Amino acid sequence: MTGEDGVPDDPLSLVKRDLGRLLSGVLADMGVESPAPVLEVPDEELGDLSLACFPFSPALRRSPAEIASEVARRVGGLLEAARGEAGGGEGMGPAGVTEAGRALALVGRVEAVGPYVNFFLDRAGFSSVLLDAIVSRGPVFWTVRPRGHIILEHTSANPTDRLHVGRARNPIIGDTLARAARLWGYEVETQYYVDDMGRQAVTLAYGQHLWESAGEKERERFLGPYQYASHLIEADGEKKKVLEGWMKALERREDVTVDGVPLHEYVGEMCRRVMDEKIVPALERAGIRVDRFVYESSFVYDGSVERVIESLKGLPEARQDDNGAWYIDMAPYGVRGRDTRFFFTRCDGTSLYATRDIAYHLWKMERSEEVVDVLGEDHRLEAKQIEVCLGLLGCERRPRVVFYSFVGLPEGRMSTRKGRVVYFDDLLDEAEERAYVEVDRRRPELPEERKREIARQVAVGAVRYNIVRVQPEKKMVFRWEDALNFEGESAPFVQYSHARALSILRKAGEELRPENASHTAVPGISGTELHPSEWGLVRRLALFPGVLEDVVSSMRPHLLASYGFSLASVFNQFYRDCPVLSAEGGVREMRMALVRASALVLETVLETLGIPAPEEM
RNA sequence: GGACGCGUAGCCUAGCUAGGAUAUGGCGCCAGCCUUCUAAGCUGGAUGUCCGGGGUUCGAAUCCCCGCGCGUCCA
Repeated sequence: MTGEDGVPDDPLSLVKRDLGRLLSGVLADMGVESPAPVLEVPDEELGDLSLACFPFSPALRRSPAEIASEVARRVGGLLEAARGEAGGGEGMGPAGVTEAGRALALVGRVEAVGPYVNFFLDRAGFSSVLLDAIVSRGPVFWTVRPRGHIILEHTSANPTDRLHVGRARNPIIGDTLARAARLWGYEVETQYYVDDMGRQAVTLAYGQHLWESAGEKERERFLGPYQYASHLIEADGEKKKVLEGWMKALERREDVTVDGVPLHEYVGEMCRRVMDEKIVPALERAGIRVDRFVYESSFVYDGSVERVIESLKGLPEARQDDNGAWYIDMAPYGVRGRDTRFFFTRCDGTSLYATRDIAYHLWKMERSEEVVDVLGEDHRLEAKQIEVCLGLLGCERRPRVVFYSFVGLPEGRMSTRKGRVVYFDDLLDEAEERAYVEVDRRRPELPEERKREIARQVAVGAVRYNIVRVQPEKKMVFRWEDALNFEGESAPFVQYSHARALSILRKAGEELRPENASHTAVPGISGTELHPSEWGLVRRLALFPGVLEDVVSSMRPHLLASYGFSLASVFNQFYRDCPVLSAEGGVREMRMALVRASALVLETVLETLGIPAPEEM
């Protein structure tokens, strides 16, 4: 059940909610109506939740330290009362905490330290409630509520050739966000916008046309039709004119045929072929499935681009250049530069890329409650232009845009033309080979097929993790040694912890699949039995819902990567300090629950990052 | 020229939207830990003008202003 204020009902959120209300009351009694108290999660040795009292100092005209001690004193008394009502917090299941105020029984101790009020959870009581929630409800140990429909566009790379590592950042960010949003309750449709009308698409098609009649020697010199055409156009003015002719014909929808096929069909077919043969397979290898491919030309052929142009022309802001091209001056909307005009038609009246993108965005807006775009930083201006135009056209909503910076190579920007490029599928190949060497070294006894499978899982994980772990807007320099790092802050580190957890469950004779597991109640835990490493792990597990919410609401996928790493890290410490199988009685049961809960959450985090979670490695 | 983004130890990076307790981790480096659930692991150590300078504040990596560097864009 989700709280009436929309707060998820996982144990930590409930404690925060109830403690927050209690604090508001206490502060009101002391004479503070605002600001509202903000509870933070501090460093572990300081406490489990804390309140900084600086903000209340001006209203009360007392020092923060004085306020902190008074708050601590008052709250301490109230908590004692709450504990009494809850019967000492023993034997309370998740349902018990859901009732308003009951979660307060899980707060064990309050302490003022200088200007801070630090709260310590009742470790045994909280652990028991949390583990019971995870083991009985699964890794999604809060009530998911439907949050609406999102169309999330990602990748949308020009269909000219294989994806290179620079562009690969896009699908990895986009797919992770899509998975996270789904877990948080959104219905998500991912879309890839295929530019089959632009210069690159026409160049590709023209290249294919020439390729058919090219000699053996010619073909050997070039990577493919696109590179072949690019080269010829640069060298041969006549060919360049032909290409320009094709582009005009395509935009004006003229009745032209190539090799007996209408031009737009020919170009579309070439794009589709590149998508099917080069781009989709690479995405699939990395665990990325796109729900829908939307072809740019469809908005031209269904007339919606024309309608956008007519609407824009009708705006009081629309102007016409001497040559006949239409534009809107973006200067009033904060655009600065050499030329602040946004042209939405050429001089011959045909549309431009951004014009068609406006039609696409209107289409997306009609079909969803939220639109998210993952775009390269080169699209910043265009995104701004689209946003302004959507507003002028009376559309109230705006796309949520996640920009990412390019991935460079140590020797400079990636450039297909200069041959300075690393392809995404080559990276996956290389990662797989390296991973195989590692698997073979550690687990020589495994069957060949199994070793290959684990190597594939490790490789995909390592590549995805390495890219998603960095904040999208930061530029990255691609280095093989980082991309293929299997130690420290990396996917294999997290996968390894997960495999260790499963290994314990396996040896204990438990079913690995959570749906088959016996849901034995988590035994009551007495305070003295909790090892600091056990508590560290419980505390980290409890943070998961908050992290997921943060990832989705702020569209920052890297937070999930660092959470996964931190969870794996505390699990490894627990693994070192607390033997599970050799423990006895209630301690063993509690540790088994902790292992199971960790395995479930680690698996879920990995899955949300699109990283496979092998059962052994 | 202008706008936007980024700048945190030798390298990479968290924290910045909502300013607070000794700035988070990783790689690399140094010293240790496998008769006990997988050492892709764990423990300890060394390493910082948080790009520079002003300002606001009791308090600034975080907010504001001015610079510098890198990146991206301006039919």
